[in-house]
Amino acid sequence: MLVTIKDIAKAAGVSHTTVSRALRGHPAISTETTRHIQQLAEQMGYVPSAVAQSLNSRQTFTIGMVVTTIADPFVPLVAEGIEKVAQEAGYSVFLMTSYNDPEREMTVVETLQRRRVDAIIVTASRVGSLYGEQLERIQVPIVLINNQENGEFLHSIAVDDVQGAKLATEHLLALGHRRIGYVGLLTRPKSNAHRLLGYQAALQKADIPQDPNLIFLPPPDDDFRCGELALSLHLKHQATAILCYNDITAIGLLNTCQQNQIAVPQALSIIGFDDIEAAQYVSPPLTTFRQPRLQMGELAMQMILDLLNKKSVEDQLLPGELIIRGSTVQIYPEQ
Amino acid sequence: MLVTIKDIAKAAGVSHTTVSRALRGHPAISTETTRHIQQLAEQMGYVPSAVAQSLNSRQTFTIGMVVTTIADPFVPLVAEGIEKVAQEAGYSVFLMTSYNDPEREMTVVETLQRRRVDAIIVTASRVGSLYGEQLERIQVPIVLINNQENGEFLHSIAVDDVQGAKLATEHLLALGHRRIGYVGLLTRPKSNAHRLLGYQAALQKADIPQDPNLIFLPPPDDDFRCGELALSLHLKHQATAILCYNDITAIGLLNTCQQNQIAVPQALSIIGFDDIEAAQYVSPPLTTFRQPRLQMGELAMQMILDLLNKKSVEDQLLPGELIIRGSTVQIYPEQ
DNA sequence: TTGTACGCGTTATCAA
DNA sequence: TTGATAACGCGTACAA
Repeated sequence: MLVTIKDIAKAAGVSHTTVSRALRGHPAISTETTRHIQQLAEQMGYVPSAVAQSLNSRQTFTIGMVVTTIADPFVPLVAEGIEKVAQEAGYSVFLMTSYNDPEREMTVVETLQRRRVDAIIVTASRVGSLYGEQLERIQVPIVLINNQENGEFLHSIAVDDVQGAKLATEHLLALGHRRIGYVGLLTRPKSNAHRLLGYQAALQKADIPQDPNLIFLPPPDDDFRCGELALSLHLKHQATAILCYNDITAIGLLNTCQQNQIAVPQALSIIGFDDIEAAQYVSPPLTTFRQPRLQMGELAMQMILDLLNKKSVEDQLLPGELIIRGSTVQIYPEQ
Repeated sequence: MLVTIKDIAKAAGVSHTTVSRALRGHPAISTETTRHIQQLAEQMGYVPSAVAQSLNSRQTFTIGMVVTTIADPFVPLVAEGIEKVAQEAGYSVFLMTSYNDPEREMTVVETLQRRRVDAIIVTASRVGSLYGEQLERIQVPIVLINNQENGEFLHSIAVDDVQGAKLATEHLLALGHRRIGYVGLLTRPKSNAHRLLGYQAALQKADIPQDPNLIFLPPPDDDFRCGELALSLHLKHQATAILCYNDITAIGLLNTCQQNQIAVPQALSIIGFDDIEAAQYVSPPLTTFRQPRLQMGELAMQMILDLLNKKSVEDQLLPGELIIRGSTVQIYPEQ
């Protein structure tokens, strides 16, 4: 059996109360007995039970980190940021996977509540209205990453999608492109709308008339396939550059280009979004809008800590950074 | 305040014992009161406290998943497998990051113990002797992924490194290569030794004399840089094919080749290990030895469940699969 | 069929 | 300076 404070009390010939105090350096206990008891605890291999402490204090010092899947290339670095800050603050992180499956989502919410987590961070999920409501019912602070939503307990850390798409589009414009395509993703309606907005804003500012043919919203499929389908923007509608919803889509497009002997970036410039690891490894390396994923995780957890300490917090819209690599280039004059 | 069984008891005019029983469908409680109480619990939004249950039963239904960093491309899919099986079995997963830092490792072990996790899975860590000892002290089942080690509580799921390297080398031999290099990684002494063994076994079987110059163990650095350095095997020692410790190393080598105008695979065949996501996206796509990462996670968690149910388990050495893509090719006759 | 009493390991209150 | 007692929320032996 595991050693408890009672065991130590027996061994020391004092009450378990004294042990509890001594171990936490309570000033009322004499230096001598404190030292003695701490030494004894060490010897006996005592480790306090967080379970008992939690029951007593109604705080578990745990948080729930909900992701659609940890295998999504966007997620791991965010998770690392969360876990790091949590660990330093004495919190532990439950990893919960929802798979964007309503049934699983309900299970997750229920589990979070049973576990009595002190707070929740939701990453890269579409938080539907029902799901969000269920989450709020738990009555603990919730931070949404890249998913603004309103509610008493809901807060958010998000990257500025509009700015990102605008920056990317302006980069293409500066390179002389005029027929710029956009490939969206219907599975992410909110971010998609924002990025589309940024794209359109940049075009408008440059007085480029918008061509609906250059906006492509592939039927829901995996992100990579969506990129493959987007080639039609180039083949059928003469796009000389394409802004993709995310890097996976961009890489999907890139691969299709290679299979079809379309030179990137000479014949077609491609730009992604996110800056996942793979973006730097493909060839040509992908120009993309970087989301500060590690920082987003850190900030989210920091926000949780502030909320738990009753500090006031404000939703954050973070800037990202355009990373220019080899997949975009000055348009060729003859085109 | 949260609803407890006592609240329900008061509302129903029965004892909390009856409530406890009714909620779990205890046969001794009349169908009528059971129904009534369950309905009441539902209405009042009752969710049992896992904390209290854990204290009572000395089981938390949690496991600790220890990784060096979740951002390692090898880890996420393993984690997904673990979490999935855990979730289905009613277990929750603590994500704990050790960063291969001895100090953090101690913190992690201490936290695991305080949290009273029922079991532990350690992924992609070098489990040093001290660390392993500390882990065993917790006295709960431990499954090591890709890291065999001996001990009363230690079990393992691992991929057959020897077979993997052998398969990869044989593939190169079958393509006509005779000067085949190996790039190892000193930060992973055990796997490295095994893969080197497989490589050597294949050469020996083919009666190729071994050239120590073709075995390169770069000074500890990040995996990608190690790959960059490995180019010397080709430039200085005329390797026509190189087997890399892992995909990151292989991709590092691939990139350096591109920068140095060395055509892959025409001038140099490259083969990786792991089959991380990026492997399929680089160009040429990487030939590599696939580790069944999702399955490894699932099996690890399944093994934990078996151990917790006192079933006997056996360490598993899993086969992997050679994935032939574009980075390896028949050697050119003129070479 | 239901209720009483106790214990899980810890902390807090009050008294000595 | 220390100890007895209760409480956190739940499950279980035993009694009714």
